[in-house]
Amino acid sequence: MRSRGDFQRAYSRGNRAKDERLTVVVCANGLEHTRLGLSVGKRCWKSAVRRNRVRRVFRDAFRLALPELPHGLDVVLVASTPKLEPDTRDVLPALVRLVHKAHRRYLEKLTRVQESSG
RNA sequence: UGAGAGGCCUGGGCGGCCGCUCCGGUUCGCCGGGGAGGAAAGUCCGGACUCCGCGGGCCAGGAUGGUUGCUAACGGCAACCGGCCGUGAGGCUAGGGAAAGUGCCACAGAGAGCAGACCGCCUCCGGGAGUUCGCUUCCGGCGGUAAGGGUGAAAGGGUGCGGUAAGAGCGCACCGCGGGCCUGGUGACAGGCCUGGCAGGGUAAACCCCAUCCGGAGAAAGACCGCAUAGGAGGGUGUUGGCGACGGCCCGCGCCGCCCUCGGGUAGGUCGUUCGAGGCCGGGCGCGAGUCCGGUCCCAGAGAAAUGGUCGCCACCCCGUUCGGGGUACAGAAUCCGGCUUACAGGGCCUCUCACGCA
RNA sequence: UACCCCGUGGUGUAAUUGGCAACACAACUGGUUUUGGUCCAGUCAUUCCAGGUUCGAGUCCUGGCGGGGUAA
Repeated sequence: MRSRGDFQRAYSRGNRAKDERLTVVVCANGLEHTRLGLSVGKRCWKSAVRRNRVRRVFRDAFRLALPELPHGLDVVLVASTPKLEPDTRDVLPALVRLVHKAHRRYLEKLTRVQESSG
């Protein structure tokens, strides 16, 4: 994801799931494929090297998890805790679990909206 | 051998699997190549580049401050000079002007800026006591004195000798200081000779004076393309006006409506964007910072922002000492260069000094 | 990316031209009180750090560190 609007749509309409390491925001994007957004602020690490490390681990976990994820979603990964030192083997299963959890909530919300409107 | 001084470099390596980005090729399957730093950092200076500004003057404001050089430029660097520190190698140094003017120097102290007499020392005068009648001592007074004590960060040259009632640049020698001349040096300055006879302390990172420099904004600069909407409505003001953004003022010049409110639009793309005051090698010149010539190389270019994840072996360090386990600095390009400053595990190299020992 | 501002006890603020770092609250100690409160007395500072100028620096200068803010 590379535009400001994509992120704002995910944050306003999407659903979240989090554990002690990362927060996942999920929202349908209307495309064939699933896209990744990363949000690692200075709140997490002041050092740019440490922030890059967190981003790269998240990015690679997303790459490895992509076959197990639903299609047509925007997935934003946010570093939950300050001073996070992530490991791919921990992040990968957590990422899959949280994405499915948030996606399930998202689908439930959509059906509720359709029932109330219809 | 020990203790130091100065400077420079490096800052993990190899491989497997899965990925990212850019360039080139492509039979569209892929293939080949490049891909973080010495500080990319802090944003403290200086430039390049881009746009804005109409020309000049005056006054502000800011910066720098030994000299000579280097440089595109600098508040940087080099060499040299002076001062202070160190046994030394070396280190530090905003280091112009205090007889252009103004301000300040608390407390202490007698006196702190047209200097000054608290204690002390000394002549003289008056009085008391002692006396071996030479004088000694005490008290008071008019004075002299900056040698000694004391205050202070600082007390109007320093040391010694002479001199004197006691003293004093009062005189002399040396040192310091001021002035003049000569020599050397591009210069800062250094050395020498003569002379004065010692005076107007400190502070300019207090105001200030002098010399030199400085137009403003910054890649979110700016250029082009595309798309969409609008090409407006209302009010106020009227040439003795307004605008020409960006410290103020003045003169000249140019333009003609200008200002306020409402309404409308804008978070797309391409370029700028990486070939440059560029790197490496060799040579010439220069003590050096550097510079010139020749050859050679192309060495990140993203844009919610790539340069990664994981595994194995080796190197180094620590725990342990049989197996094994853990760790490997500071730190991540964003228009680009030249510096400065700050951070940095470990490793390597060169030159020099002092002390001790041996030959 | 460019630029601006601020750092003083635990907290919030003062400090004249450079001359003994002050005040309030909090905390602690002691006293008063049967106890607590009130009140009284006392304690609590590397002025963010390192250099420099000066006789003397919270104040002036230089460099750093930390915090906050502004600009599409």
